[in-house]
Amino acid sequence: MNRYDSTKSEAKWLKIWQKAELYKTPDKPNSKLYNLVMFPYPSGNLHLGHWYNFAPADTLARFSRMHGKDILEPFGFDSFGLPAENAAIKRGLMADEWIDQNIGDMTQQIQKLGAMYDWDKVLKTSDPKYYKWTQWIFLQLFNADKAYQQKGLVNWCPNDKTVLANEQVIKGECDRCGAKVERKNLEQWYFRITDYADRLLDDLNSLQWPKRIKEMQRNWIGRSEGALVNFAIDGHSDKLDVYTTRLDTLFGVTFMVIAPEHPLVDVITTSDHSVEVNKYITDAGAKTDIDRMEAHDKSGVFSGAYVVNPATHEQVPVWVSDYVLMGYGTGAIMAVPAHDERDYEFATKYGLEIRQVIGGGDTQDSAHLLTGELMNSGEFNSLTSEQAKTKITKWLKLQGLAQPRVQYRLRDWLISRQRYWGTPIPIIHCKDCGAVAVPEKDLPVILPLKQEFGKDGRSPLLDHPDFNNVACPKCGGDAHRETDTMDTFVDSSWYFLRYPNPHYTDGPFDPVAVKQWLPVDRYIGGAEHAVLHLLYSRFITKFLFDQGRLEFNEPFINLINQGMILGPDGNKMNKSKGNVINPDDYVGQYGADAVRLYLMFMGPYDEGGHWDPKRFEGTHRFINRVWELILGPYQSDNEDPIIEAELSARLHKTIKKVTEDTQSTRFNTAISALMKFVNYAGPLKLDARLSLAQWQITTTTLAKLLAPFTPFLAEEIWEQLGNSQSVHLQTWPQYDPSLIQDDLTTIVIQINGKLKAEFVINTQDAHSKPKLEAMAREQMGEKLSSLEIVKTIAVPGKLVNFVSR
RNA sequence: GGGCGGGUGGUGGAACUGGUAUACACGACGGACUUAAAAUCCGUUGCCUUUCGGCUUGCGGGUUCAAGUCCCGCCCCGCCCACCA
Repeated sequence: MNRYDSTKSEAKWLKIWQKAELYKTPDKPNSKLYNLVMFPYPSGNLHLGHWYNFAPADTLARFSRMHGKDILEPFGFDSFGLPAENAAIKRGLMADEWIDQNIGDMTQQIQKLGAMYDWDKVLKTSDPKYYKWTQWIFLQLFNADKAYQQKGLVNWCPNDKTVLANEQVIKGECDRCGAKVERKNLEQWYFRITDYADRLLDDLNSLQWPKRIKEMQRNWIGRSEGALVNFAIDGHSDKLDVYTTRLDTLFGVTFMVIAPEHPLVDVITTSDHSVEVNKYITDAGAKTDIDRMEAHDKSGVFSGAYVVNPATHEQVPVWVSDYVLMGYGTGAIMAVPAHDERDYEFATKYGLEIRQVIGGGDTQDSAHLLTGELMNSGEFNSLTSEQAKTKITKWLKLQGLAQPRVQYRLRDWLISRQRYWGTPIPIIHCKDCGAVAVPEKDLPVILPLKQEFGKDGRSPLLDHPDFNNVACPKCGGDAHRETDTMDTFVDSSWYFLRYPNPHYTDGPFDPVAVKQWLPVDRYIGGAEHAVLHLLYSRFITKFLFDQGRLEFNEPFINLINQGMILGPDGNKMNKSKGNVINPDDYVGQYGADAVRLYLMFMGPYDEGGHWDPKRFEGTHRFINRVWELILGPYQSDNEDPIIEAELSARLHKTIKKVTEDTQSTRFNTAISALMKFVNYAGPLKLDARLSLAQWQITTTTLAKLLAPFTPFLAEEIWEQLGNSQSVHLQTWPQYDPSLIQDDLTTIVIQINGKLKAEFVINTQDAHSKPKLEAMAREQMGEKLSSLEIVKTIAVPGKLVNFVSR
């Protein structure tokens, strides 16, 4: 017998499967299951991380298929975005050529995995047939007043030369290139995702998602309940509004702080302070966000203005400081140094009063942050913080000085980008009519493919007269197109709706096919999209639901997060560290099945791990051992029903374990159960005591159990066993509970909880405590008589514990 | 600072509702086969101890007949968020 030749076998089955259309999506699913992975960016080469996402996802799809599910398992490319544009600038190529080349290369690579992807359903977001509908969705938002243009402070990446959404700024740095993000005052396009904040928050409860992802979204949405309070500014008609969640500390307000960008700064600053204040504002404006964060020391200047504390009627000074953020709340705060760390630090530095109004702690060395009983608060003294919050809000409300308010950290989604390679925003700017939607019949607004980049990567769209100069759709007058393109996260916020029928031309998605397949039953991908793609997709789905276009308002019912796959040195794979593993090297030598199996065997799927080439050998050996076991020489001349029964019991236990573990994505233990069984069956087979019938049941069952984990190997074995129909069309084996019952049970004997001995008993007797105790006493014999036994505990089916003094 | 995970042999990791800790795999060591090596196969492998035996799930307490698992207090690591009022 030859050894298993993965290269030959995998190439052979890829051809046969394709020809037989084995993985074609059923047209009319009875019991549907939409099994989806997050589509990749076509960067040019497939990464081991992609495999770690795709391979186990495909195993789950195969597993479900064998359970009778009709599967939709599509694949595609998120093909707009900066790398293509940068490659085009650098190499003088066309962006779309670069993309198509990469898609070709990656498709070849990904096909080797042998996943059940239906290649008739491939889509790419940079295809005009696709982005036509991204534009169409934009227009629906625009018409519903959920897309709008506004001038304001935005995050600007000086390296990528574009604005970024808040979600794309990580610790003050550009998510993509790591450059320090600057603040600019620009007119940009936004989607009103904040209108959906409550629903995005509440509906998380209904989703079967990992806890940590839900928590991340909750934190990102950042709902808080408090009140808006109006402070009268001394000598002005304007009020200074602040947002607070601690109205119970109102009597402790000893100063106010407003952000340098606050519009009232100019109004209230007194002439004797204007020089200082202006200088401070200029300095703050020059700082990047990250500079501001790194300046541990708080700084600020007094504006010269005072407001009146409505509780104490005292005048409190207004300071200007950049520790107050313009983007959250009202851009101004009431400072309570006794009970807020930041205010405490500021007050200490500038010698401002610290007045304690909550008991149960002191404010000698630091702020007292806990809630408690009020003090120094007039008629509200001795109320608890909770009671006081309600009462003080009510009291101020009666005077027209406060309203309860819910505040979110989530901001509207900034979707315009000053880049070329993206979906054009379908808007025409007319000097008379303003921003006008491109009529639906004129979609798509085609992105010109012939590009000449200007100096410094200036977008070709800006210098493209044919694209730029158009007639206003409303008045016919001279107008120009919007030259910004959309954030690529808009492209990916709805792609899963198009997969069921990506060739549909009458709308973004085929309503019939969507009804058949959506929502996504199982979505598998990395945690890096927790507040990006996953939040945006939920928002777009809810919007389309509200528009009556969808019958569900959550796109992904069940989310599975894989962990991160690291290099052999335990670090994140990185070209500069030289620890990048190219899956092709291993696939070529050992086969796709071996790589797939190792990735799943390595450890818990949600924890990831590092690629260890040595350990990888183990799964490769296992594949060879399976081949040898099933197809190696077999003979039987001494059949033994007892041995056969034992084999049968082991087999059914293995079915149970593999089934349950795979269902709950514990692939590593499922595979270890398979290994254990193969280790057990190997020597047994050579014993020659198994009938051919029994052995055939074993081998066919094992081939089926292996099918989702090693699809090529299982198919090859299946054929060698004489079957003509694919193993992947077989039904998953069922275990027989009666066969799993053992006749004998091992009972452990403990003395004071420590293992001393064990004995074997008939299973039906193992549940009788007296019998267990008697057997244990007999077994221990004299050893017990020397001890003073004060208590005996018998646990049915488990153990007997003698407690001695 | 906040949130969420973790801490088990030389290594990756098993252990169901408290009930035989270290499954499975890697590595290491010994052996078989071979002129030799690779591959393969067999055996040993938590630690201490010559034996008897004792000890062991980050540390310290507690509950229990029995704790990796439950409770209290600490230490350490990873990820995410972070001047959010």
